Amino acid sequence: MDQTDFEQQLRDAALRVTRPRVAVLAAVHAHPHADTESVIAAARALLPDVSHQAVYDSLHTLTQSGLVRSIKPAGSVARYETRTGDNHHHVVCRNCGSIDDVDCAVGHVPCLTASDSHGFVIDEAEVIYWGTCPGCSVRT
Amino acid sequence: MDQTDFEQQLRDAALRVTRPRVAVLAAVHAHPHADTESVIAAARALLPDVSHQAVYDSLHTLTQSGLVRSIKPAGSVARYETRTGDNHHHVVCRNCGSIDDVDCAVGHVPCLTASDSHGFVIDEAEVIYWGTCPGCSVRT
DNA sequence: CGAGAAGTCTTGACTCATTCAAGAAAAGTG
DNA sequence: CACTTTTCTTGAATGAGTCAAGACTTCTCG
Repeated sequence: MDQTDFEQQLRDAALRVTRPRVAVLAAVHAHPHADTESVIAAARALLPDVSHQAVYDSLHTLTQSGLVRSIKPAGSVARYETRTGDNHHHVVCRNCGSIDDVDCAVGHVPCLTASDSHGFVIDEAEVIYWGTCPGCSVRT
Repeated sequence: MDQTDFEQQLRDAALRVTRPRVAVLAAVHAHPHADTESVIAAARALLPDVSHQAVYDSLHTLTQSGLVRSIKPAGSVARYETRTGDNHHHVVCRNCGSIDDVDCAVGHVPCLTASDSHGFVIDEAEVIYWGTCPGCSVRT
């Protein structure tokens, strides 16, 4: 995954290839589950003068195009990742807030079937597991 | 469910019985999935001079005691409900933000088993189904 | 290759849900 | 009923995220 790949991803998504977008995409790819502030910092490592606004815009655009996915566990700010489209979920530590990926428990695309959807047309199931991470468990 | 019941619930949870708490509990019970502002409004219908701060405090306390549960779908403010402890989940309309309850799809307490928890000790699985509500589907 | 249109970025101000803090008031205890 | 502790009121502060206007790129097409 180098810069050329990210540019290609943008083109494939019919998005304009701009420096901020490439930097944001690379930043999110390099720091999965990072919050916006971290993404801004990481993006600035590649492109020192990006404005936070450009990063917010890019994140929104990339999210809409499905190149990045955003998650917002309660009590946390928005976080982003580039692993999309594979129906994986997250474990969040109640203590330190760290996040890890988990593949879906019950086979594939499982939770997508609610027992009674009240007439809602469901297109995605988002699962967040709450618990305590290994590090925090030890220091209890 | 009248005022006495709410007071009893507070006592059972070893919480002090105060007017604001009773009002908040009643308000949340009467308006499931209401956001904080609505809860404040509903609580003031019962107790005109509650401060918003008291409502926030009460909601936190009640949440910690398990009498109410808070949910925060991405893009929405905090919402509260009194239906707790039965492992049910939510459908959220991407368009209008309305929320409905759904019982868990795969049997009972299903999603609690992540395939690989990375050493996390999981105590709760929170599922949010995203889709379009009946009303918004029609007006497409 | 160069100009034009459309889409993006920069800058800077602003919103608003939620939190913080200090003193006043009420709840439970004996 | 007085005491201790918890909770509430008031009012200000925080901060992630948004809005807006103008300057600047990117892509397209001649």
